[in-house]
Amino acid sequence: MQLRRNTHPLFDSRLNGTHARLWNIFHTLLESFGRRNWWPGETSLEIAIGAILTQNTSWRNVEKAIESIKVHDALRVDKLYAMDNEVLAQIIRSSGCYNIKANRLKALVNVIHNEYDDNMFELNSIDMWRMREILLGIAGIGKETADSILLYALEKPVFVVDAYTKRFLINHGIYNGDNHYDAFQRFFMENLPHDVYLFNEFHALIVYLCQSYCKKTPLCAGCPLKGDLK
DNA sequence: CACCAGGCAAGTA
DNA sequence: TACTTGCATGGT
Repeated sequence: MQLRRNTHPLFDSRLNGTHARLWNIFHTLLESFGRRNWWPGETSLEIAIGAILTQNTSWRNVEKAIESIKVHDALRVDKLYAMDNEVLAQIIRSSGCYNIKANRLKALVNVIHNEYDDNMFELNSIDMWRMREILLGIAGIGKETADSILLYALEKPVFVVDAYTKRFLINHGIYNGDNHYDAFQRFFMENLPHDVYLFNEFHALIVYLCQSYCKKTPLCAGCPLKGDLK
């Protein structure tokens, strides 16, 4: 779908200023950086695995681990289910914290195998907030990982919050509410249309912005948002 | 050499 | 409730 600036049917100029401000920031980022094409990964299972492996870990190290899983022909629920945790840990070694992450991958795979017929995308048919509770019930899946799986693997319209998102909002003086995950998430979801593409692209653009410009100082040289900020 | 990276869970006060 | 710590590789 297209999200044109101020002419899209989901944009409602009668809504509050925060809505318009976020909408304009999104378009400034999109026009500055272009589409990010998230999430890299060919299947919902690969995306979910990446979401767990990238916990506190650079994506470059995760790519190596996923490639290693592919080399072992193990990017399948049945193969992972049958694999010993110690073997899996060595395969994903490059992603760091590999013993913990092997257990976390197995915890996810066990649920898919035992309750969803080895079919990861089967979870797409479940109600979003109920699915979120199921994911949060799996050991090693917290809010950010659960929401990343919901949005990028299962194509559900939930906003993903991470350390970049908080830094972005606070550094630019956009948000001054509670410093809790759910509060940041509500800030986006109460002020934007619930759209999978919009939430996908917006989160990816925030990550790109922070990795490129918004590191330590509030307004870094080259930040494309200066014109949209107070 | 230190510090960080697309977190989470368990422990402490 | 609000911090702190372990997990651990690989890049800067």
